[in-house]
Amino acid sequence: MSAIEFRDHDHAACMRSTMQAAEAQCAARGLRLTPVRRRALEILLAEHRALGAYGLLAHLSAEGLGAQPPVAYRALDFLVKAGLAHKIEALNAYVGCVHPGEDHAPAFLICRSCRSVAEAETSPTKSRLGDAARAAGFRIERSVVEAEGLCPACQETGA
Amino acid sequence: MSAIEFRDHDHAACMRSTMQAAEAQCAARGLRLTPVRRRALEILLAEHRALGAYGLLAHLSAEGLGAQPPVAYRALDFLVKAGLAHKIEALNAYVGCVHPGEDHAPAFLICRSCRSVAEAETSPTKSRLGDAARAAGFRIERSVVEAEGLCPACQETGA
DNA sequence: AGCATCGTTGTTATAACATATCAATGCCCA
DNA sequence: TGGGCATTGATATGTTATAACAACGATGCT
Repeated sequence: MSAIEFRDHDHAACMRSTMQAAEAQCAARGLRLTPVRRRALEILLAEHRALGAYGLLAHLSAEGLGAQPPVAYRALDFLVKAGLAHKIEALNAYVGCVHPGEDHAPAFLICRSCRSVAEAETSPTKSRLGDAARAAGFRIERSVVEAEGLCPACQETGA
Repeated sequence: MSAIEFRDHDHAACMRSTMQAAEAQCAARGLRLTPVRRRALEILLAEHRALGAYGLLAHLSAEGLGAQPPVAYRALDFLVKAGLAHKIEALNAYVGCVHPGEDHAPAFLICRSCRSVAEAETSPTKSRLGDAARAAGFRIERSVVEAEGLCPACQETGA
């Protein structure tokens, strides 16, 4: 629960529309959003913050959807590859993507206290890192941009 | 071995000068660069690419400097906190810092093939992510900026 | 319908990364 | 010379992730 994109919003509506977008994506691209994968995405979106693979697994297994690590990791691999979820490298954890479909190079603001995550866009090629890469002849394939700190809510509560 | 900052350079001289800088840093700040810590830093610098904690441990234990994981993790903690090494979150691995002393917000170019790492500077507050953070009222404490791809050498060899 | 194919799921086992805890040592300084 | 504190040694365990293979199931072809 807690702050999504660090502001209040209609959680249920947000989840519904994101799930619809995810289904549309999968349909359009011939990907199979199977029950486990679908439920995994719902769990991530409902949580709306970084959740570890084993945390996800706990939810899934409580619902009889598989009890072993590979179940969770496979679902996460699928979702990440499909652009429906992202891995937060700094936490070894995962978040559902709130605007799937866009071809992203996402950047994240991660609250170290409540683990809520906000997603922004980057353009790796335009940054100073992009300049450095060009100068060095380095070809960027994937970028990880994550900022850790305190979200507004946790700043207030002095966490 | 292999590409440092993706170009040839005098490895031995580079290591020597970096070690001197590290010692100066520690002396100036009252930090103790003990044998294990010193050797750990030398190993990271000699490697000049991302090395896992257990990879470092293998080197250390081969030299009789401790055989258990905490040895490596403690040395790494010290080096990272002192700004003498950095953790590459995308690889769960570590690199020696080639220009210690500067108060950094480092960014990395990481070759997925040879794991060599080049270090650049960022200014988190100036990026688009910084804009997003300000807009959201988020307070950034630490940033992780990593780009994975292929270094010039590995592009040539078709890796 | 029969059946080949391929992606997905179930399951076991293990690899890789990381930390908690407590005892022992050694350094600094009053 | 002894108290305090950082460091090291050692055992155990926790957490994250993947390899490998068998079984299932949907799809498409004839």
